[in-house]
Amino acid sequence: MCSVVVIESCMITDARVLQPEFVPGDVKHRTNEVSHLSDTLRPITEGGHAETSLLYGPSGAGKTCIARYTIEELREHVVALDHQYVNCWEDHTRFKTLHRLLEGINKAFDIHRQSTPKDELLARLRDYDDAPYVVILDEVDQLEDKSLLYDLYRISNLTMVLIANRTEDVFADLDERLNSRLQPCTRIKFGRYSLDQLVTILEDRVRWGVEPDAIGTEQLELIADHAAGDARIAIGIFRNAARVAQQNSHTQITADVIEDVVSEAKSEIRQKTTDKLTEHQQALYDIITDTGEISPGDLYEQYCSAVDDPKTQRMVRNHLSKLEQYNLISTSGATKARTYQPCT
DNA sequence: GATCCACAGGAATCCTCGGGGT
DNA sequence: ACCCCGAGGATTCCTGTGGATC
Repeated sequence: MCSVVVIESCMITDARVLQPEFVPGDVKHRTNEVSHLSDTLRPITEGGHAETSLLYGPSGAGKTCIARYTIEELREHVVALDHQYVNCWEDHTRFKTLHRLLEGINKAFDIHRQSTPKDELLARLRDYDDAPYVVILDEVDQLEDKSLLYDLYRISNLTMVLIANRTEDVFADLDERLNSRLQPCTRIKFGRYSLDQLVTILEDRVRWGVEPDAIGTEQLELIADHAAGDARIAIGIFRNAARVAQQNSHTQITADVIEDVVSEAKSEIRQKTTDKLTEHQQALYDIITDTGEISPGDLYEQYCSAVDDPKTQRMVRNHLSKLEQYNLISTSGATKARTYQPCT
């Protein structure tokens, strides 16, 4: 019954393991970071209050994964512990973030955007004291109204785990009182993974996700090399390579297949970001990537002819600063000498 | 060095949308 | 059916900045 063809077409044994959001049962190379974060959160297990922690570092360095992993671990020690993950890019307004946080404790069922008074959401969160509540605020620098952090900070049984690429992005536009509260928080730095570290991370995914001999160390090193320290890219390349190999009924993931999917995998990850852009942000991004480098004046001119209903220059500047925050574009020079370039 | 000018970004205000109350 | 309200996007107005020009 199980012919050779069937076996070959089943190279991938568990596709979930190949997804970027998969949280492994055991983490590699981040034991210091994990224990630092667990130490910070430990008071919760003793009925106390844990201080805010901030995980920062480049994308694909394992921040989100470690935060989720550590909280899962913590849950094994605390019988009653609520937790919630919020991506502040997707839920960037005060309302949406609060709503998501209430969802995490099943208190959001009857909330409607208009009818619910302004502070009702926060009040509900404040009133909740059933169990310690740990919340991960990912991409916290994208939060529009940072004063929400102050409000959350003052809720005694709520513990924040903040995640951002750079600490400056978090603290830059905080007011004095928030700064003095959050500055002393526990900061845990995440560096890029080394090539060897990426290989062992991939080895785990190989073990759990594909047939044992589907890929060799040499090929994993090739993937790691292309990923340049970014685990998300490494896993993306691996996933695409496994998929292509399986589609072509190959028993192994070869170097050729890997080379073929590298750019596709990288643009897939970028695509995930650009998918979140509005029509106007997208138009601006396209112009900047097409030209390679462009002055503000030329950019606005091209933008106006590219879209049907161009927004004002002021609005375009808002969009551009968003694109910069998203690491899609970069700027150089000041005032008249300014130019916009795509990020590499 | 004075002046000009393109530009950035803060603040106030306007506009629109969607849902609830009467 | 109508009005009202709040949120968030968009616009307008404005000030500050730094390169360019003479």
